[in-house]
Amino acid sequence: MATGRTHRPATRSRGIPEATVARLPLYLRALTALSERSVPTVSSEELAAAAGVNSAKLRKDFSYLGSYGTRGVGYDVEYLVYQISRELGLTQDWPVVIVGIGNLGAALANYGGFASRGFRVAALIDADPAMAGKPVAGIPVQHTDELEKIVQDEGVSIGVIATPAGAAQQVCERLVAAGVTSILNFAPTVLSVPDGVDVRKVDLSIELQILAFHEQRKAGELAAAGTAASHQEPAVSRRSAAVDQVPVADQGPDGDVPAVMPT
Amino acid sequence: MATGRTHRPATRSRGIPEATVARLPLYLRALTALSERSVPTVSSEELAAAAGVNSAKLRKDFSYLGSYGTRGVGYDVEYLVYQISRELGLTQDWPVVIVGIGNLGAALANYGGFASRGFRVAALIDADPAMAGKPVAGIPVQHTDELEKIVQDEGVSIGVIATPAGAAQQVCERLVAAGVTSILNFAPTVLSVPDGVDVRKVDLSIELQILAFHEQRKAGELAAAGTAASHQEPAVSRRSAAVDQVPVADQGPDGDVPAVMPT
DNA sequence: GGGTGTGAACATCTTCACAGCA
DNA sequence: TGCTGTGAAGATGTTCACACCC
Repeated sequence: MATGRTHRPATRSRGIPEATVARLPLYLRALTALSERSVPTVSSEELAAAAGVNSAKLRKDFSYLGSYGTRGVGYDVEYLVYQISRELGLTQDWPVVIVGIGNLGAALANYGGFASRGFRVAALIDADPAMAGKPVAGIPVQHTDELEKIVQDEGVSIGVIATPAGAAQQVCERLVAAGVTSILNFAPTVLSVPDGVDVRKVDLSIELQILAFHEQRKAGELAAAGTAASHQEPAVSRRSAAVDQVPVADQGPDGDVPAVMPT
Repeated sequence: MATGRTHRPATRSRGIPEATVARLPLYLRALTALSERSVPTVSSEELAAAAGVNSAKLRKDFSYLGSYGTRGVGYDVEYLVYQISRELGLTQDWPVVIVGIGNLGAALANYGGFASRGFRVAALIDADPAMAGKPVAGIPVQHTDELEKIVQDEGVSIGVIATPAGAAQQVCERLVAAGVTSILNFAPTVLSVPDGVDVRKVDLSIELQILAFHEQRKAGELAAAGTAASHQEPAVSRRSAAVDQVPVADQGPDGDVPAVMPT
């Protein structure tokens, strides 16, 4: 089945493009800042600048949510904050568990951006018995043995994996079996999950590699244009170039994740 | 040809699509794993599975690099590793500095994925004098005062910002002024940079928010389709749904970033 | 005038399907 | 026969430009 896109949008509001969804948090952040400064309204131009996108894109994005602006005036900040929050599902409480409390897991546990957006760190889980009971960010670390119980008791549907690559798939399977349906994966591995489970991944080194690609390109612009791109002086003067990459952060094609056996 | 009107995007001379560039690190990771298992050749189908994409996409991606495969056989693993590495610019050494050695900065400093791909942590920098000299991941932390000197002496062109949001823009400006032309930003702020400087960003809470959106959608499928989406039982049975988000990780040009106050 | 909302043009990305080569 | 490489179709995303309303 993998029905794919044979879905029927009961109401047309269900057709928000992925690219738009991915930008909503950006708008929300900018709006929250405006809200804290008690700015009552904002134009698409201003908000777009604050969010780092262009205004046409922003207006188009908002048009998918409905008509929340006022022509000639702009958008009501508070109202928009509410609408976007609701659309993203942030008006409800999302208990999350973080598995793998190394440096990264600890950083995530301490990250303030979660709590302020409806995410509550329900538990920290680590395989190391020595960690058990040790508080991180004020929350005692629990042993992996408790994973299933925690997920079920707390009604956790979102799990964060910050384990080493080797442990990620197994942790993922246990999370899913216990009821988790969304996973944020920091381990450098492709996770295979059943249909209906969302995976997003963040790979720190991938981002750096993309930067390196463009960096190399900038340097290459000065000399070689063909194939010989082997040497480059790091201290090259900065050349102008359009800045506009975008992508990455995908996982899970839509139907067929085979038995991957990664690192 | 070019684009006779507005300014020309970065996708020029060499013409590898951004989406493809963003996947090259994925392929590289999968290939490296195969290489370590001494697998000599691999088909597009197998490699695609290991990288978590579909084979048509992979073949198309590789076609932009050149014809490195053999019909009826597949791709030579070692050769592909080399070609992709070269394309990404990973055959050279990239000294990077990490600014902001909190939990996250420490996690980055310890992250093994860097060194193995040509990235060398040239220095760790923090504004806290108490951190100065303290070793993290075997590297002594240096004070922000040294920033310019370090960047110049080491020929650093890639900087990683892991400071609180409030400090990010200033750090960014100092990095750029000192010669950095690529920045990986973990602070939840839009950085404004001059032309020619690349910024990629990773926002942990954004990824979670995107997951929350889809999570809410799954739950909503069961009952309400209209506006009332306030209550939901977290322990909903998993329903099948198309899993296929994608994007995010852009950072626009546009200057003018208001004084965003972090969380 | 000012600024939203949006159809239509354009650009990019993905998938299909098959020609062509080992 | 098996699998790559790729033109062409299709889907998604972005930008333009202007109607329309405050």
